[in-house]
Amino acid sequence: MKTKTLKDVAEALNISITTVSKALNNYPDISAATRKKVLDYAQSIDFTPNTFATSLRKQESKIVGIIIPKLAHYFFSMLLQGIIEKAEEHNYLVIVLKSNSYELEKIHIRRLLKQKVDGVFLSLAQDSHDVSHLEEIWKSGTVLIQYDRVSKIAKSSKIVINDRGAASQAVQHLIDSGKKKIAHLRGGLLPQVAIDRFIGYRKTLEKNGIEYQSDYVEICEKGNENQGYEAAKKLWSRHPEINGIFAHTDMTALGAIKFLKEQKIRIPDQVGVVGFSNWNLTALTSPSLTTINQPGKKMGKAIFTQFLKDLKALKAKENIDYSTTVIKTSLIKRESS
Amino acid sequence: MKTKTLKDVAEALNISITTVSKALNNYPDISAATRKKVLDYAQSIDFTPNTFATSLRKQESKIVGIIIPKLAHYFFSMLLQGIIEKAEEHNYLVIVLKSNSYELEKIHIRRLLKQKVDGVFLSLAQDSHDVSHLEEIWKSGTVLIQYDRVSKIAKSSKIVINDRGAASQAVQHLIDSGKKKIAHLRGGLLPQVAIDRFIGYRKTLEKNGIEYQSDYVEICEKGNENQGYEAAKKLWSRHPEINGIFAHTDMTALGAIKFLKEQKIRIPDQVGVVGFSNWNLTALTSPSLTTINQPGKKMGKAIFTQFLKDLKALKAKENIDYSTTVIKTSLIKRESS
DNA sequence: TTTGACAGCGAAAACGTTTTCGAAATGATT
DNA sequence: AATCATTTCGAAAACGTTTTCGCTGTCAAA
Repeated sequence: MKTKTLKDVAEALNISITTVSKALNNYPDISAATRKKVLDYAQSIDFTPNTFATSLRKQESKIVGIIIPKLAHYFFSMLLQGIIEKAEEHNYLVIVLKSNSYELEKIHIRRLLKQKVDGVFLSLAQDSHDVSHLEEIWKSGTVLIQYDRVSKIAKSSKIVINDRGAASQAVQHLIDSGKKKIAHLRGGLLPQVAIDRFIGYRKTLEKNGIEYQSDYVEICEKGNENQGYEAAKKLWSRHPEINGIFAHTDMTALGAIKFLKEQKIRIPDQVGVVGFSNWNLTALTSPSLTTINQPGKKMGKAIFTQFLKDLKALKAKENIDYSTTVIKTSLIKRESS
Repeated sequence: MKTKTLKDVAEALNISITTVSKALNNYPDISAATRKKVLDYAQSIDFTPNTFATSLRKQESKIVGIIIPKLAHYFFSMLLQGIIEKAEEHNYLVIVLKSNSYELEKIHIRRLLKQKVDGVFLSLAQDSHDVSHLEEIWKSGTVLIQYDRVSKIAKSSKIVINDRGAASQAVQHLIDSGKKKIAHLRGGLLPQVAIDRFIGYRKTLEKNGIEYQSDYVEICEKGNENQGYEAAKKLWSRHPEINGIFAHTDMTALGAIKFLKEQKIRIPDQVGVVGFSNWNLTALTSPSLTTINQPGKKMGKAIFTQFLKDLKALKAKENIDYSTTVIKTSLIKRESS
């Protein structure tokens, strides 16, 4: 089946290719009569302009690319869904790439720029130490939106949650329920989110007159269940007096809970546990998990909306005033605290 | 920043555009010396051919599109990840669209064909009753791969799991552990997977000399937790003698378990429960869930591999012999049975 | 010396659009 | 009748590749 072209339409109607193109693109110098004729015929033979040709000529693709750290992760899945839904509304397509390393991140960005996507949405990898690779993006006239793990120094709009405030809320909740010896399972040393959650933890302790002890903190860089389990094990060997845990992900929290259950430690009486993210099944674990709800879908939509705004400014050659949008989180109290 | 073109390279080296292009594409009629010169220079100015121009000329995009029913779903996330990883290896990009309705499915396919993707990967929507929209795909010379929820009549390669066998294994396991009165929470009436799982359930009962009772079956079309809860409630009001449940998804299984726990029914002593899919957190629920492991990532990789194969055949104008690949599942025994 | 083979290169067409610019036709104004 | 403005259209260039085909020049064989 040969694909239809402008030429086909033009020949059938005995007019020029130019006129057909103009009619389809609502140029003002085409009479209403011819316009209708063209539109009708184009419709009838199901003509749509070849995207490659259009893109080549217009130098834009109507495609955006997202680089996502994890796919099988409730928060990121929902975020992706938000972006895709919003993109659909505006007739954009979404290319998805996965990366959790600095090196891969660079390669992916190259690939996306080569594909001439109109926008790149990026959450930095754990080990992304510099941001020179981000410069290439706006140098090439592409819109960059950072989300979740952002770099404060890189020039772009950002969509984040208030990690510090959320952590603070989680810890305050533990304190309010009578726990004073609170451990923290934190993320790596580089990511801003891990830093912020840690600061929220520490400040909240101090605000409540509780002395911060570095010995109460374990690093769980990967944020998975196993690391949570091991971290809890280590903590208990040193400090069996701990009666609260604030974990930086739900998975580490569940790992810690697994250890506690094995040790016949009662949750939440002896130890209260709070996670972070609100995975869809955390309501069904036993005990069900108290956690911070991170509204992924909302965040995804915000990312795309911000992209449209920045793209418009870029096209109008205006100065983009990079904004930072903070998405509200909330504490969900369940059985583990 | 102006983008580099073949012309730039040609002028700098005082050779023709043709020669540059040929050198970059390993044509045999270019001397080793010139080839090296071109490659070196192209590398030095970081030249990569414009994708739009290449696509326009070659009529292929090096992009594939996947239409996926759900994103925040462990199995589908892993499947997507498998596809993306494999695609990356072969320098393809992946456009992701979400659809769980017939209408949306049609629109998405149109959109992908317009974008001239080289392949479309599709799992049919719940309510997709006819497959005429699939014909458009291969009419346009695009490779179609069906996965998970496939149509037996539509022409394309298919990647599926052995739903019938897996269901049979699950039910046999319940029977072997002494349960004879086994209910089934099934999916909708249309999807082939739901039909197959149901058949597996029924045949296994009969094979074991247990009479099939239509009254033991409840439809949970959406496959979510809530439907599982409600279905269990209905079943128990009619048949408190039931001592086994085979659910067509993990979520419905967990919903049913929630109801059973509320009724103080002991699991698995009084009632054994088996789910389907192996969500990543089902090992951490209480009781942890016995389920069928559906290897999503493996399936994703198989999808892409099959795509490459069919694409090659299509390009060579060979007859494609559509194949059906069955991915092996396995039963994971945990506390709920 | 002629012929042929072959290696190495380039001109030009093609892919299908969009957009600039000018031409033609019509009607209105002096 | 001459000029001007306006409406409607089309020719042609441009976007950046890939690929066909033919053109040179060289060298070996006859």
